[in-house]
Amino acid sequence: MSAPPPIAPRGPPARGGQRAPAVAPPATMRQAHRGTSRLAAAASASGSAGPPPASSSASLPAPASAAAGPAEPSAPSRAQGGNDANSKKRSWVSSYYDYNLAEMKDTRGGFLDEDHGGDDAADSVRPFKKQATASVPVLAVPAVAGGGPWNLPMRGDMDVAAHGCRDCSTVADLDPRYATHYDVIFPDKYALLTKTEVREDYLLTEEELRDNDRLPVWRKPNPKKNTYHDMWLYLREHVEAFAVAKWGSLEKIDAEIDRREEERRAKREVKQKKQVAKLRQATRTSLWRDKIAGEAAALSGPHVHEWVPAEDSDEGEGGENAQVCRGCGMRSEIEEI
Amino acid sequence: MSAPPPIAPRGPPARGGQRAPAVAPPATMRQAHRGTSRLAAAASASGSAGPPPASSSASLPAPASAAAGPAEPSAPSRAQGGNDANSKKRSWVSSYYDYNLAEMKDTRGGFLDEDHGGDDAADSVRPFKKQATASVPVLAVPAVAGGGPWNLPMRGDMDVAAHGCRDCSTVADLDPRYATHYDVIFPDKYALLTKTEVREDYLLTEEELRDNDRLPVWRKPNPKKNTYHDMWLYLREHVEAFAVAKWGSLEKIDAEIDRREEERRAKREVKQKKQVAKLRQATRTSLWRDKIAGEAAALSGPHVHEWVPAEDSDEGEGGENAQVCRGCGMRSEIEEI
DNA sequence: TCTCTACGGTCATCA
DNA sequence: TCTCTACGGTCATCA
Repeated sequence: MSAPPPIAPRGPPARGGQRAPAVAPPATMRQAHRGTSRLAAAASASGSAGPPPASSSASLPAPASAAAGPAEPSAPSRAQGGNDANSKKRSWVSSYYDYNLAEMKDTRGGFLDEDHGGDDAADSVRPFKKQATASVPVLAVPAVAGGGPWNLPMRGDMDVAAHGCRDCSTVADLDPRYATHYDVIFPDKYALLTKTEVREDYLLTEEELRDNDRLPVWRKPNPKKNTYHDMWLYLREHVEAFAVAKWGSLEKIDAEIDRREEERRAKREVKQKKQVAKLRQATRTSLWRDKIAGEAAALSGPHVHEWVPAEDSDEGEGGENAQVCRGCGMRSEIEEI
Repeated sequence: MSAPPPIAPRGPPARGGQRAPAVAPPATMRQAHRGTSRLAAAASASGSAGPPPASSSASLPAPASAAAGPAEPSAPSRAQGGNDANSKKRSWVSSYYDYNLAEMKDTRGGFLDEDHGGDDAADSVRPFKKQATASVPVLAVPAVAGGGPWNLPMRGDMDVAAHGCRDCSTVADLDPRYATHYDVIFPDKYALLTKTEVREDYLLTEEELRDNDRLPVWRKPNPKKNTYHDMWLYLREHVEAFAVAKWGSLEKIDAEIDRREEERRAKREVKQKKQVAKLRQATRTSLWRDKIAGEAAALSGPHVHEWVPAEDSDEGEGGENAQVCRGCGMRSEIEEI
């Protein structure tokens, strides 16, 4: 829809940015989730433009031309107390390993329709044993005559040579749980992420995710129900390179995620407080409190709830499912059986 | 894009809705702005569905089949103290009277391109003197052979007979300032509203405004600059009928506008408070305040600024452009030459 | 092991 | 006397 955004200039590192000296608390799940691929490290070292202007999706990455060294084992660089409750949602569980690069093709943003009619072998999760036992197992790409669209997802420095995998020696940054499922070596950077995950964990926009020249996509039948919209899968390495170029670093993304979460929380709180205040007000002005509550307190001591439907309860069909005590504001949710 | 929404059933008046008995404060500008056309009165009396569900643009109006009596002179029905500062923005000034129904045509949502190349007579504001002196002045519609698309904007009960105007006797609800500009009778319900006005004053959505089978539109060259996007003009009577069917009544729209404004205001306040608190905090924790400020105050009385780069300053290229005094928080912006 | 659309608010931008 | 697009957040809905 829009013209491809300009390539971000690859300037020298901005200022001698020693921040907090990494007091090394345990890495958050989120950080661990993303892994520490060498590409990300290279990209984040190659110059941060500072937090991008909020209303501009301008400076998008060319695939980082990483003259990559070996990946660091697992040095957490984030000296920030992670809120674990929040981070747990973005755990390893959400990564997809069910893919086969040989099948990957550029869908041209979906204009080339895929056939997911009969090919049900691609739909189910299966271990990579078959490929793994080959000599250049998981990442081998069959040499396609003429280099058709099948090669597109793997181009530039992401390119995987047709006769081998450049990462065969890189075994460090693996999903630790991976080996429990498959007996194959599989760097996390090749994990697949759903569109929803990429939006939430890397803060990429719909528009960016639609640009499948930059961010190749693999569309698969929706695992929830095959009549649903296709699932869109992205390669973590692509996503990470893009996101780091957009946001500066993974840490900055984390910070932004935290900021938004906090904003959400504050908004909820304000709303709730307002509601309680309103309730109190209604209670205070009603005769009920002066009379009944007074008597009840005098007679029986402990507070007696008086339940009324919560304001946000959907009173449509199926009956109310939340109630609030007029006196103390306590909330009670009733599950439907 | 979307299928036309279902027609709202025209039920009996809901409940005996005597609200506040119209203590008759001065009508707000907003209310006055919209006028009190008989169509609006008929529609608002014909049954309110309550406040519409926020996420549904479902129950849209068929043009009200008004068996209209003479319009009320100017009885304000809203017993609510209007906030004038807010309402002033939606004043008579924003109404367009520069139109000629004979020229109006259905653009089919813009797919039929209009020629606004040479026809510059239609672009400029001009009095209706010419038409006004005719026997059936402003609202006369020339009989088009075959009834081409030119008739479409005026259909159903909005239809204006080719040989006369049903409102010629209705002179009550006029823009009071109208007579100062034109010596012609012109009911306010035929005023034209820009798309932006309709969105803001009647809370219709882009999607609704795009459905030009329901809401005929007259596109004109943009008066700000003719290379800009066309201005979209709607007939107030259409808009009002639609909006009343959507929201229940004009009063409810006003209430919703007020609610949103208040929400906006509260948000601004919270944000500002937070910012001030942050600034205070930064000041309090720094040693500077205790030492230097104390000395300075003791020595020289007046405050001495200590400039530091503002946090929101874009520190990327071009150098900082904003500074803030650590002591008093005063901000200074430096223009690049 | 999901995705889409609509809504509302807020901008900057350009048309 | 203006309009558009993009963004972010939040839903319900359906696919």
